[in-house]
Amino acid sequence: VQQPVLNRKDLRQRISEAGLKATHQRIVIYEALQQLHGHPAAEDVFQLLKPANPSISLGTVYKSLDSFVEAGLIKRVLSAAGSRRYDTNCQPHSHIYCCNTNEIIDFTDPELEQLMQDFFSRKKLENFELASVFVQITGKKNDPGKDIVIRN
Amino acid sequence: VQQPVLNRKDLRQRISEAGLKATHQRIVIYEALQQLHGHPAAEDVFQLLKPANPSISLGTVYKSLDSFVEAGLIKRVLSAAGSRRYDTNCQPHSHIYCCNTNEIIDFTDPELEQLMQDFFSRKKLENFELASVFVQITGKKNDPGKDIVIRN
DNA sequence: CTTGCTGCAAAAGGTTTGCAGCTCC
DNA sequence: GGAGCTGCAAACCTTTTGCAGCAAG
Repeated sequence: VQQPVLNRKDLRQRISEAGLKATHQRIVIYEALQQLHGHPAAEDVFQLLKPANPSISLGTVYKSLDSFVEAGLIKRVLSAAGSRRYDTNCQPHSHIYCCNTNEIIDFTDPELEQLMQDFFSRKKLENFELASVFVQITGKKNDPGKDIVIRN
Repeated sequence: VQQPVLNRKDLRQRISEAGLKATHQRIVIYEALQQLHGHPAAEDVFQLLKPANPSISLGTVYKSLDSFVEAGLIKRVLSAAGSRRYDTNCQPHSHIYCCNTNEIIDFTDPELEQLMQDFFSRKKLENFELASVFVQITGKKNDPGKDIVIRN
């Protein structure tokens, strides 16, 4: 986790500034996104919130996450299995997908981002409006309990 | 399309050599994959085959495609929307997703593949067994009827 | 007060499963 | 003849939808 964890007051403000109503549900949904690692699915968020918010509904979680994505507060990413997962990190970065744990791990490497940017500013795709370029790394952790360590 | 289009006799052999029974259904399913462009979904294959093969079932298409993937004959890829699509091109290459047409277009660029290979042979990920690295390009065709042209 | 959001429940994809019968080898 | 595959239908899982009522601004 490299970005600041926001408290409820800041979350309320952030959601408001994005043009959305800062409802209690949305605040706790965003809070859950910050707490869950490995890029949670809507269901993961729902399961985390249900004990403390018994009346929250899965549909609301889906709708709120959609609203956040549309407002640019979070990003939607796909797991290698095709399910939708959510990412509070809006900085350019790549993802490592672990087939063992089904986790999606952030891989932030300025050198790689630079490499991609250089390549695609040189290579012109005609008849195509480029929206995004990212690198997807797939494999599996040897020890699922431990983190991945990057060495240059 | 950069790889040879196989006729039924060759397909039969290819499927057999992969350790699978060369049934009529599998042969026509593979044939359909070769004919369809933009990386078809199981449903696309089914729709193409149904007129000439009225008794074929969608379940068989799913199972055959899975068998092909497991045997290494084809690859499974995800559309930007998360649905499963199939690719007969097993050479290393990247994909361009068009959000307008939902097509997946092959982007084969030796320079890019080399760049990726160099980068990841240098960058070591400890506690992680790397399976694949690929670049995902997203955007939209300006004229959906025309192809994308790549200029260096 | 009014717009936008929530909860519910039903529906909609897309994919998988179980199994009896059929085909390929 | 036997293992493996097919067709069918039901089940499954994830996501979307419609709508009446509620809460935020």
